[in-house]
Amino acid sequence: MPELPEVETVMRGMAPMMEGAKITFAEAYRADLRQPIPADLSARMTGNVCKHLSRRNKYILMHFNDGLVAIIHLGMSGRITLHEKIRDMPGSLALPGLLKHDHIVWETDRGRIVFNDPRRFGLMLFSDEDSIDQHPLLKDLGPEPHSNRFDERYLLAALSGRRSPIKSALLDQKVIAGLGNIYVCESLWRSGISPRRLATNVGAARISKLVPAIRTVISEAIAAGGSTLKDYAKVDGELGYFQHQFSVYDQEGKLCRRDECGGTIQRIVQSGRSSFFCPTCQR
DNA sequence: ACCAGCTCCTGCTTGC
DNA sequence: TGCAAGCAGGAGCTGG
Repeated sequence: MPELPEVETVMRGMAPMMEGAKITFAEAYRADLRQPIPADLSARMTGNVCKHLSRRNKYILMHFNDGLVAIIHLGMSGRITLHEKIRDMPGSLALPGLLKHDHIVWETDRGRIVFNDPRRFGLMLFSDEDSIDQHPLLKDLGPEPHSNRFDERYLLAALSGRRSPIKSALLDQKVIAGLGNIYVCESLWRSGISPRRLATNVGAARISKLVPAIRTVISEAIAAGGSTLKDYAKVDGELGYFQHQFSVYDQEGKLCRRDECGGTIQRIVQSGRSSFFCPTCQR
């Protein structure tokens, strides 16, 4: 599923239940996802108190009182759902059993959190608060779209010399963190840049449109609760609805929405991934 | 040092 | 209706 807006939505949805909650039960029901699930998951998490949650790139970070940090990535199909404990129900939680592809379960005094991932491209690892920035998965990431580090000067420098199409460059999490196929397509449409243009040839004038376009797309998608195509849902099962605001993604054959453009949205394949764009107004 | 392509996995959609 | 091929939001690895 998930690009930055979806992961941010999931993290925000988890926070009210998780922050300040004591883990009373933690169990993995398979040995690995993309990477092995820590064998000491239950030992290190049970009894631990979650201080707060944060997000870096497409990773959700669970910070615990004792300095433990759990890193969660949802891959393509990962989904986290919350199941609130029913009040006045003594003893164990009154909740249904596990569903297919429920891989990790946490329980707190407030309810149950379940990580479900059919395609198993997700991951869950442990790190430490002291060295979290140096974790191999995090240390080389580019800036967050809304951070001060991400501006026109930075992006121009990051793209200069890159001979790959701008589409591919923006998918590189070392250039900018958090974008995936959907929001790259949308950002390029908003800034009038062809996905086929070589990154190094985007130039300052187009960069000055691209940077705010990326910020706006991401903000609007977060405000809409992310985009639901197939797998993605918020932690309460509700769907995101940014997919109704797509200008180009999955809009092949439709009329370009830009005023007075008149072009037709095309789909091409770039490095094995679909790119959607308007050949008339994206140059 | 790039960069395009392949790969992991399941399941939904499409086309014959 | 049934079946197989194609495709999917990610990203690490390989080999050119």
